[in-house]
Amino acid sequence: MELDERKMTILRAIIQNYLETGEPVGSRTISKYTDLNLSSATIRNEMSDLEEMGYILQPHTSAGRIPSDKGYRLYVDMLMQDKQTEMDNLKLELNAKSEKLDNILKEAAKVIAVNTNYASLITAPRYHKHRIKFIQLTQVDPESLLAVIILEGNIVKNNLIHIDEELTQETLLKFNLMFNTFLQGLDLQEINASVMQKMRNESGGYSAMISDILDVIATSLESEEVEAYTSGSTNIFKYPELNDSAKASTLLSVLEEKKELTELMYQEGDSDRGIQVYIGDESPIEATKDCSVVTATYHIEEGVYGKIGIIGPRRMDYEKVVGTLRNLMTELDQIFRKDKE
Amino acid sequence: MELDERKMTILRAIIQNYLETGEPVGSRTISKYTDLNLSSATIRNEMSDLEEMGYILQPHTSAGRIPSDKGYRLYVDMLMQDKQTEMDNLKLELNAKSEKLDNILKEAAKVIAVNTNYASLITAPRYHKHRIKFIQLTQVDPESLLAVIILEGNIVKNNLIHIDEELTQETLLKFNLMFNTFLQGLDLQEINASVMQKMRNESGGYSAMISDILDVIATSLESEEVEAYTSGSTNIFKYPELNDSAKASTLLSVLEEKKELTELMYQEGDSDRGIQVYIGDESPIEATKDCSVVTATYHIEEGVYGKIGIIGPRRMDYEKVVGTLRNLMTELDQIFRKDKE
DNA sequence: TATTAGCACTCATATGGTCTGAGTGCTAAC
DNA sequence: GTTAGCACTCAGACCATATGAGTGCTAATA
Repeated sequence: MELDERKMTILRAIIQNYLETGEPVGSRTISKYTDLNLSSATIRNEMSDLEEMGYILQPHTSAGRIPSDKGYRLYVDMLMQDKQTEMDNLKLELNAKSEKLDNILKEAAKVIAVNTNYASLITAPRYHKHRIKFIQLTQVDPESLLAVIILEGNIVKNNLIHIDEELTQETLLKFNLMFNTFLQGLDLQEINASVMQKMRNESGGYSAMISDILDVIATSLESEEVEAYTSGSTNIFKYPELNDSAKASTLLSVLEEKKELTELMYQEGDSDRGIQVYIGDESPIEATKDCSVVTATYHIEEGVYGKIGIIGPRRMDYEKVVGTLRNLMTELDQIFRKDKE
Repeated sequence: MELDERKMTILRAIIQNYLETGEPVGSRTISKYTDLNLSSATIRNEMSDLEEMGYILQPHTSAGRIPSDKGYRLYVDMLMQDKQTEMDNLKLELNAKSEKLDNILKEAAKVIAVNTNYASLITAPRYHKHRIKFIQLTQVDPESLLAVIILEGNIVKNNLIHIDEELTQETLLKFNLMFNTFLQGLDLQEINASVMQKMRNESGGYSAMISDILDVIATSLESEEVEAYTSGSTNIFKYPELNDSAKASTLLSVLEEKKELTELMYQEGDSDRGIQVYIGDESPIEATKDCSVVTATYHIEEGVYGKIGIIGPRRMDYEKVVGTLRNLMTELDQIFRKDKE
C-alpha cells in the first residue's frame, strides 16, 4: 500500500487534532476538519489503511485513532525539513552588565518552560576539555587560601583551601607565578604526575601544600557532574495523560535527579546544533517512555557546548518547540559572542 | 471540661495511630491499642469529649476520628519540651578538604529528605549584613576583569566585568589597593554615595570604570534572592492525602519557586536555633495548608545563619523530624566550626 | 472503481441502586 | 463510672443498565 497525498493529509489532520485535544479523533471529525470533502465512511476506509501501515492506532475497539510513534516520527521528520518556522522572538531578560553563566542558563530554562508549557532542562557547558586560562591564589585569612581558576570560555571556579601555615606575600607571588607557568593552557588530563612532580621540586619546602592545592584544583575541574538547571517541571500536570500520580512521580524524580537526562542529552554528542527529537519509546530512559524529549545544542566556542532539553507529552507541539529552540540557540549564541567581544 | 491524664493518653494514642496509618482511628482500635483496659464504649465517650474540646474531629459521621490542628499542636508542644529524643546519628558525607558551601547545603538537604521521607529546603546564609573581607580584581583577558569578593564567613562571590580598555599591571594594583582600603569591613548599606565619590576622585581618570565595578559589586552583594536548595520533593507522592494532582501540583510549584517558602522561613528571624512547627493552616502560605512545615536555624557565625525546612503531610512524624533536625544542626555547626579553625 | 449511506456492533463511561462494614451515639444495666 | 447492646449513618464496593461516540461491513450510487 502506498502513502499517497490524501493519506498524508488525513494523517496530518489526525495528528494536529490530537495534539490540540488529547482525545482520540474519529472519522467524522476529520471529515469536517479537513477540506477534502469526503464522507466519514471514506475517511474510515483511509484510516483503516493508515492503521494497517502503522501510522495510527486505536486505544480500544470503539474509540477514535491516535498517532503511533511511527506516525509522530513521520510528522516530525516532515516538520524538520520544512522551512524555518518563524516564531515570536523571545528575549532573555538579562540586565546586569556581567551576567554570570549560571544566571543566563537559569533564565533560559525558565523562558523555555514558560513559552512552551513543558518542562525544560539546561546543562552548563562541559568542563572536561576546558583549558586553564588563569589561576589566582589569594590569602584570605591566616588559615585559608582562595584559589580562583578561570577556564577558557570565562568559566570561573573558586575554592577555599585550608592551610596550616601562613604564607608571606612573597611566597604567594611565587606560587601564583608557578601555577600559571605550569598549568596555563592545560586541561585536566594533561595535569599528570610528571607536571606535578616538577612543581613540587620547585616548591622550596612547600611540597605538601602544593600537593593539597593541586588536589583541590583537580577535584574542582573534574567534578564529573555537569551543572544542570530545570524549570517548569510542574507543567507536566497540565497534560492529563501524564497526570496520574505514578507517572508524574517517576517523571518528576528524573527531573529532580537530572543526571540521567543529562546523559541522554550528551550521548548524541555535538551534533552541529541539530535538534534531536525522541518520541516515546525512542528515549532510552524508562521514565520518559510516555513522553517526548527534544534536545538541542548551544555553542560557547569551539568544542565547548551545552544542551537544552524539553520534556513534554508525546502529543507535544513539535512545531512550536522546534521553533522556540532554534530561536533560543541564536539568542544564546549572540549573548556568548557579545560576551567575548 | 478538663483534659485529664486519661484523655491525654487517648489523644496521644489517636495521633500516633493516625500518623502511622493515615486512616481515621475508631474507638475499638484505641481500646485495644492502649493499655488502659477500657471498652470501646468508654473510649467513645472520651472521644466525644475530646471532639467537643476541639482536639480531634470526624471527617464524616460514621468514620473514626483524626487529630485536629489543635490536637497536633498540643502533641507537638508536648514533644518539644520533652527530653532530647535521641536519633540515629546522620553523617553528612563530605569528603574533599575544601567543600564549598553550596555542596554542603545540597548534601544536607538530601540527607534530610532521604532520612525523613519528606521534602526539604535549605537556604544559604543571608548576605545582607555581611561585611566585605577582601576584594581582588584580576585582569583575565584584555576585555574582562574578574572581581572576587570575599565576605565574612568566607563566602566567595565572583563576577566578570567587561572593560573597554586594558589596564596596566600598575593601575590594577592601585585599584586593588583602593578597593580594599575603602570597602573592607563595610556592608552593602555602608557603600553609599560619599564613599563612591571619594573613590572616583582618587581614580585618576578611570572614574567611569570605577563606577562600573562598584555597580557590579553592589548588585552581586544585594542579590535579594537567597540561594536555596530543595531535595526529595517527589516524596510528597508517598502520602495519599497529598497525592492528588491539584494538591501535588501547587505544592511542587511552591517547592520549585522556593521564594515563598524561603520567606516563610526567614520571617520568624533568628530564633535561637529554635525549631518552629507550622501545622496546616498555621502556615501563611496557601499552598501548604494541607501540610506541616518544620523549620530550623543553623549558625555559621554571629548574626550569620541559614534555615532548613521540612515539608510533609499534616500527619508528619514530628518526633523523628524534630530529632533529625536537631541532629543536623549540631552536625552543621561542627562542620562550620572546623571550617574556621 | 471510488465514494457514500445505512446499519449492526463494540465498548468506555456515566448513572443509579443495593449491600457491606466500620464506626458512631444513645440507653439501660452493672 | 463503666460497659453491653442496638439502631443508625455513611463511604465505598459492586452490579446492572443506559448512553453515545466510534467502528467495520455491505449494498447502493456516481
